[in-house]
Amino acid sequence: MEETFPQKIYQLVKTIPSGKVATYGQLALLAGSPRASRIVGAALAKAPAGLPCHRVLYRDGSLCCQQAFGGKEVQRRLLEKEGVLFLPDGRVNLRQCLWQPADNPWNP
DNA sequence: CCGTTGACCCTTC
DNA sequence: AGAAGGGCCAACG
Repeated sequence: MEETFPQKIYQLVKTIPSGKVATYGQLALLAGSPRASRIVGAALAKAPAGLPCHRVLYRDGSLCCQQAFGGKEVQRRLLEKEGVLFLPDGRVNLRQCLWQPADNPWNP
Protein backbone atom coordinates (compact mmCIF):
# COMPACT_ATOMS: atom_id res chain seq x y z
CA MET A 1 0.00 0.00 0.00
CA GLU A 2 1.52 3.33 -0.94
CA GLU A 3 0.78 6.14 1.47
CA THR A 4 1.59 9.64 0.39
CA PHE A 5 3.63 11.81 2.68
CA PRO A 6 0.74 14.00 3.81
CA GLN A 7 -1.26 10.86 4.40
CA LYS A 8 1.43 9.53 6.68
CA ILE A 9 1.52 12.83 8.50
CA TYR A 10 -2.17 12.54 9.31
CA GLN A 11 -1.52 9.23 10.97
CA LEU A 12 1.26 10.69 13.09
CA VAL A 13 -0.78 13.72 14.11
CA LYS A 14 -3.58 11.45 15.20
CA THR A 15 -1.05 9.63 17.37
CA ILE A 16 -0.20 12.74 19.39
CA PRO A 17 -1.60 12.25 22.90
CA SER A 18 -3.52 15.03 24.59
CA GLY A 19 -1.46 17.28 26.83
CA LYS A 20 1.50 16.93 24.45
CA VAL A 21 2.61 18.94 21.46
CA ALA A 22 4.77 18.13 18.44
CA THR A 23 6.67 20.27 15.96
CA TYR A 24 6.55 20.13 12.18
CA GLY A 25 10.14 18.98 12.13
CA GLN A 26 9.29 16.24 14.58
CA LEU A 27 6.48 14.94 12.41
CA ALA A 28 8.69 15.19 9.36
CA LEU A 29 11.37 13.25 11.18
CA LEU A 30 8.88 10.54 12.11
CA ALA A 31 7.63 10.53 8.55
CA GLY A 32 11.13 9.73 7.35
CA SER A 33 12.27 13.13 6.05
CA PRO A 34 13.70 15.41 8.74
CA ARG A 35 14.09 18.18 6.14
CA ALA A 36 10.58 17.94 4.77
CA SER A 37 9.07 19.99 7.56
CA ARG A 38 7.45 22.20 4.92
CA ILE A 39 5.61 19.25 3.48
CA VAL A 40 4.19 18.56 6.92
CA GLY A 41 2.75 22.05 7.10
CA ALA A 42 1.37 21.80 3.59
CA ALA A 43 -0.15 18.47 4.50
CA LEU A 44 -1.83 19.88 7.62
CA ALA A 45 -3.00 22.81 5.52
CA LYS A 46 -4.99 20.38 3.42
CA ALA A 47 -5.67 18.00 6.27
CA PRO A 48 -9.36 17.26 6.84
CA ALA A 49 -11.10 18.09 10.12
CA GLY A 50 -10.59 15.66 12.95
CA LEU A 51 -6.83 16.06 13.15
CA PRO A 52 -5.43 17.68 16.31
CA CYS A 53 -3.36 20.01 14.16
CA HIS A 54 -3.56 22.52 17.01
CA ARG A 55 -1.01 20.35 18.81
CA VAL A 56 1.55 20.98 16.08
CA LEU A 57 3.79 24.00 16.70
CA TYR A 58 7.06 25.50 15.56
CA ARG A 59 10.47 24.34 16.69
CA ASP A 60 10.56 27.23 19.14
CA GLY A 61 7.21 26.30 20.63
CA SER A 62 5.47 29.25 19.01
CA LEU A 63 2.13 28.65 17.34
CA CYS A 64 1.88 28.79 13.57
CA CYS A 65 -0.08 31.45 11.65
CA GLN A 66 -3.11 32.68 13.51
CA GLN A 67 -5.19 32.16 10.39
CA ALA A 68 -4.79 28.48 10.92
CA PHE A 69 -7.08 26.69 13.37
CA GLY A 70 -9.36 29.71 13.10
CA GLY A 71 -7.41 31.78 15.64
CA LYS A 72 -4.28 31.39 17.69
CA GLU A 73 -6.21 32.35 20.81
CA VAL A 74 -8.48 29.39 20.20
CA GLN A 75 -5.47 27.14 19.84
CA ARG A 76 -3.93 28.41 23.06
CA ARG A 77 -7.21 27.77 24.86
CA LEU A 78 -7.43 24.23 23.48
CA LEU A 79 -3.87 23.37 24.40
CA GLU A 80 -4.32 24.80 27.88
CA LYS A 81 -7.42 22.69 28.29
CA GLU A 82 -5.46 19.66 27.18
CA GLY A 83 -2.97 20.31 29.93
CA VAL A 84 -0.23 22.00 27.92
CA LEU A 85 1.63 24.70 29.83
CA PHE A 86 2.25 28.08 28.26
CA LEU A 87 5.02 30.57 28.94
CA PRO A 88 4.46 34.29 29.58
CA ASP A 89 6.04 34.89 26.19
CA GLY A 90 3.07 33.23 24.53
CA ARG A 91 5.00 30.13 23.61
CA VAL A 92 4.42 26.54 24.66
CA ASN A 93 6.66 24.92 27.23
CA LEU A 94 8.30 22.33 25.01
CA ARG A 95 10.43 21.43 28.02
CA GLN A 96 7.43 19.68 29.46
CA CYS A 97 4.88 19.27 26.72
CA LEU A 98 6.96 18.29 23.70
CA TRP A 99 5.75 14.90 22.51
CA GLN A 100 8.54 12.36 22.80
CA PRO A 101 7.82 9.19 20.82
CA ALA A 102 9.47 6.34 22.65
CA ASP A 103 9.33 3.81 19.83
CA ASN A 104 9.68 4.65 16.17
CA PRO A 105 8.75 1.83 13.81
CA TRP A 106 10.99 3.21 11.10
CA ASN A 107 13.88 4.31 13.28
CA PRO A 108 16.19 1.61 14.74
C1' DC B 1 8.53 15.93 -18.58
C1' DC B 2 9.91 20.24 -15.84
C1' DG B 3 8.60 24.30 -13.12
C1' DT B 4 6.19 26.25 -9.29
C1' DT B 5 4.48 26.34 -4.62
C1' DG B 6 4.24 25.60 0.47
C1' DA B 7 0.58 25.92 8.42
C1' DC B 8 9.20 25.11 7.90
C1' DC B 9 14.04 24.95 9.68
C1' DC B 10 18.71 26.43 9.94
C1' DT B 11 22.87 29.42 9.11
C1' DT B 12 24.75 33.89 8.80
C1' DC B 13 25.06 39.26 9.12
C1' DA C 1 20.55 39.50 20.80
C1' DG C 2 17.61 40.23 16.93
C1' DA C 3 16.70 40.13 12.02
C1' DA C 4 17.27 38.40 7.09
C1' DG C 5 17.97 35.06 3.62
C1' DG C 6 18.50 30.65 1.62
C1' DG C 7 17.77 25.56 1.33
C1' DC C 8 15.40 21.29 1.51
C1' DC C 9 11.60 17.79 0.02
C1' DA C 10 7.34 16.42 -1.90
C1' DA C 11 3.00 17.13 -4.36
C1' DC C 12 0.40 19.46 -8.32
C1' DG C 13 -0.42 21.74 -13.15
